[in-house]
Amino acid sequence: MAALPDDFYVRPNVTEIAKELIGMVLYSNVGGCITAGKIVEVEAYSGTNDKACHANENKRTPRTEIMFQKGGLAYVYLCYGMHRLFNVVTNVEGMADAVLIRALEPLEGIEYMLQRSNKNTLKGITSGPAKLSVAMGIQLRHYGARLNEGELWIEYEGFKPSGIIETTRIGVDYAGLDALKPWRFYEQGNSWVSKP
DNA sequence: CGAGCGATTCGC
DNA sequence: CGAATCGCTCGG
Repeated sequence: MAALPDDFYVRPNVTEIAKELIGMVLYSNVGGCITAGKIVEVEAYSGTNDKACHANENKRTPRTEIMFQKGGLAYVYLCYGMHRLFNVVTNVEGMADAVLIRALEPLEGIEYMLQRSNKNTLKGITSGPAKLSVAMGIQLRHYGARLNEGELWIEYEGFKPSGIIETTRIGVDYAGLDALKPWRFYEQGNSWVSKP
């Protein structure tokens, strides 16, 4: 198996990419520990026509700058002063789109996930964007990291989602009408989804 | 240069 | 339901 090529990320339709990411496998190799999980829940964000996006109206700031780069990079940022959220940058250079990874189904490196999360059981350990970052060892230093060479990457391993549910995104009420966009996607019936 | 505010989580 | 907690963003 190999990491997804840039071509996968460098496409204009962010919701299409988001849906295709369901069932793919996110890998991390941090501190010599390999962990992996199947992506079961994502949300799409767009720099154009989406007030929920940090780069809405193509707003360039030091933080959003990475989203304007060519797809295939990691966008990791600090939320509520304590949580790291992991996104995948998509689209061509100049178009600030990204997909937030919201939940995984643990596959590999379970013992490292438990250790990093300081837990005894897997229950809910990767069900939520901040929690999966802890379990996978994703740090702020991964901001801008390439997703096909380095500590983070995504592979296709043949998993076929039973079905994909489309619904509204979580925690973006401030975005007004854009909060109504059905840009949250998750695998139907998967118990690792954060909020079914 | 300082006030306000989260793409969340956990515990009360 | 409210606190935790701090970098980013914007206004002055």
